[in-house]
Amino acid sequence: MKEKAARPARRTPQRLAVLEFLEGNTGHPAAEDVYRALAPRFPTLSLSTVYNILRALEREGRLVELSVESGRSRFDPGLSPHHHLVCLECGKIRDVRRDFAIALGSAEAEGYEIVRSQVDFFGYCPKCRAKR
Amino acid sequence: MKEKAARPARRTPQRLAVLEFLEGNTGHPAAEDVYRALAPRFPTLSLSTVYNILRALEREGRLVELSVESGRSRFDPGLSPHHHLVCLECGKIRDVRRDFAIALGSAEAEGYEIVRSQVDFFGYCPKCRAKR
DNA sequence: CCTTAAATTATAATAATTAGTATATAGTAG
DNA sequence: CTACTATATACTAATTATTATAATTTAAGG
Repeated sequence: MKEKAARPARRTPQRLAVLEFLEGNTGHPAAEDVYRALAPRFPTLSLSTVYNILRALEREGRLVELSVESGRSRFDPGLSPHHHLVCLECGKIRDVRRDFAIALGSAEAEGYEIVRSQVDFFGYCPKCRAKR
Repeated sequence: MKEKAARPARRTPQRLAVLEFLEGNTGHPAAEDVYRALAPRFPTLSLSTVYNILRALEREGRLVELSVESGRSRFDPGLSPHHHLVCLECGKIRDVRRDFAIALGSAEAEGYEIVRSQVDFFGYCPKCRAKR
């Protein structure tokens, strides 16, 4: 019998464009940012398509959704593991590349299957510190 | 000269009720949850009051806003420092009480004044694992 | 009590995201 | 190369969370 074909992830221009835009992008763009960046080249592109694509890429494990800002999601191609430094005032995020070697013992994990961990540092960026 | 009176944080019934509800609450409720929990006892309570109170408590440092779920914020009375175990499927959050002793060197901090750090572990809870 | 600043409420506005649906197209079998 | 089919896109409208506004009420202090 024929194996059920493992859906091959269709390669559409929009999808490729989103991937290309995210490639190496450390700006942690929100869906709207992705949309605005690509709209000139794809006049018919719609915001909900961007959302679809981002969700699809997330399911494929090619990016990570950051919910570090209240109200909207930012997306991170997160190829290599890294952590974040978040400004509580303006929301700016900087990457922190360092391995903290944190892990939970199986008792602490309470039966969860852990996929990844993430350290976020919250504080005030130099610019916002100056304004106080 | 007279010191500017440091506003005494008015003790209203609504505020006390929210505090009482959050006291020792590890359920990480969203604003709506707080509202629904108190509505029976406070028929005139409005959702925007809940938001006001939550934001006020946050400014006072009595709770922390978690942006771990996309779309809405959860609130955590976070009295003692702890971390989170988040189910990617159902969004359930469990507390992890352990000190990971993570800190950034001043070079890594890039001028940020760091206020707190937070480790989030993402994965699948036992219930959601069973469904796969 | 009386005053007053602050909190609450109701309502409306905004912003982010999701849903529904008709059309288009990538991947693939023939 | 052509047709087929599932999936992706695009348009629109709906939902959901949150914030803003303005009018009313109320806690706290004199």
